[in-house]
Amino acid sequence: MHELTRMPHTEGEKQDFMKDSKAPIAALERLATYLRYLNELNRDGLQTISSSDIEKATGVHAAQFRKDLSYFGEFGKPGVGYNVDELRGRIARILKVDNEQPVILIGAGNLGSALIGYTGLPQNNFRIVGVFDNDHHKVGYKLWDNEILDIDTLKEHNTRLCAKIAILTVPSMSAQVVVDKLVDAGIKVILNFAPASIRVPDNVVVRNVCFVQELTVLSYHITPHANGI
Amino acid sequence: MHELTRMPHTEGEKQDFMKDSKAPIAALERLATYLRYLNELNRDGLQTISSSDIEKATGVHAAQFRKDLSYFGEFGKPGVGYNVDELRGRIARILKVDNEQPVILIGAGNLGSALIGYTGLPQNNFRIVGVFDNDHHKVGYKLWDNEILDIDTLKEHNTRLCAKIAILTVPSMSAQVVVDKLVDAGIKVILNFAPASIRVPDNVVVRNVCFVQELTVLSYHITPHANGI
DNA sequence: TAGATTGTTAATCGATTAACAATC
DNA sequence: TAGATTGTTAATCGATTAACAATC
Repeated sequence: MHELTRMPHTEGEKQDFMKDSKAPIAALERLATYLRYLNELNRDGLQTISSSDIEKATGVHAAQFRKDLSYFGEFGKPGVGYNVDELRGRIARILKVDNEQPVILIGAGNLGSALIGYTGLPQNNFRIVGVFDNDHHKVGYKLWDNEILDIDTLKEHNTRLCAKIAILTVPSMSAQVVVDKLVDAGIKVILNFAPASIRVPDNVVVRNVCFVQELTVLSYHITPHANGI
Repeated sequence: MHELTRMPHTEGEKQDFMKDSKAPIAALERLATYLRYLNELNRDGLQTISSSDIEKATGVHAAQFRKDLSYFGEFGKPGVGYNVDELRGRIARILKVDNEQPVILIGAGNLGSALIGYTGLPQNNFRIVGVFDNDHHKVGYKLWDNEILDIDTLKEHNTRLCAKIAILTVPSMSAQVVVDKLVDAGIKVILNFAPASIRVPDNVVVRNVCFVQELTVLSYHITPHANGI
């Protein structure tokens, strides 16, 4: 039962070309942060970068950066630093975003529609290759460029689409039913926007995004009588 | 410079009615989880609940649950458990979601529009009281029930609205400019959907939601040759 | 060579889990 | 009273930071 963002839901998969000794989830999140920064940086044509440059740019401690990389091998030259292009490429490869990843989206509501139209996804090698819904009133219509397909044709379609990643933007009530269908169709990881705990087999990974929870944690941080507008 | 979801960006505020001894952010996230469960539970008219019941329902270790509560006082009766209503009320009060919280949203694009229409917000005491944009083509139009207002009238409007919470759904490029205006208008906490690092004063708290980062971490977890569709 | 910066080991810090006396 | 369950202290675990030998 892999669950909740911060829970230790790592798998034990091995990669021949890397050490991959149980990097913590927090390290992976930071790798994604480094990658985003390196992608921005690329335009400037900078050649090398040091761990303390990374610290300045991202706020992550230089030692932390080097430690995070160390889970996956050696990346830099002592006394010199890291080659920007190489580093970017290798981090992308570790995170498997070096090639385009097919993604399916389930739930063609407001949020689903917004995500389909979000340009940040294709810009980062995530391509939405299929949109599904269980509402027969929606099936057949187009959302942006995607025809909305019947959720019950998911397994069939995915033999062709080969998506391993699913984005789930259905109401909480239907979440578990849909998840079971996703798993059955060969989906390996799920980004869940429904504020519901969903159960999946051990070889499937879930990350939950919950707007209300984010706002609630923020709400806590409002100072008691901060009325000085 | 309070930043990034997992960084220690807690303030040192004190509450007269509670201990408030530096609860970790992770504990606050779990409190929000408990609250969600307790809200669901309420309908069943259950009177008391034990920490091990919580463990069964949420997956959070019973000792962890008790520890999380202990940051804020005593909540249960030894040998008996916790009164559901009381527990719900007190957690809601700690997280300041016991009363309706006014929220403003900046950026009336696809995502902003989806969030405005999301029923989960009002259901959890977050009320969107103002929608702003810097695109003059959008200003004046209505989004759901909200007239889109000019971002430059934000400070003026917020003397009336008194929102402390802002949701930021503008493009990355404009994020920092808008954030400065938010801070100037008295906003204390920001839920940032732009994939950009934003700088705020020490008394303002930011949480970042980044879809691409979530997908990237998931992408990592795809097993190398998991082709068994 | 001298200066810089890596990768890694050790030290520190913080968070989670276990254990148990207190108490309903 | 006996059984159950709390709140808290102590033990464990894991992650972050510091330090430094290796090396470019």
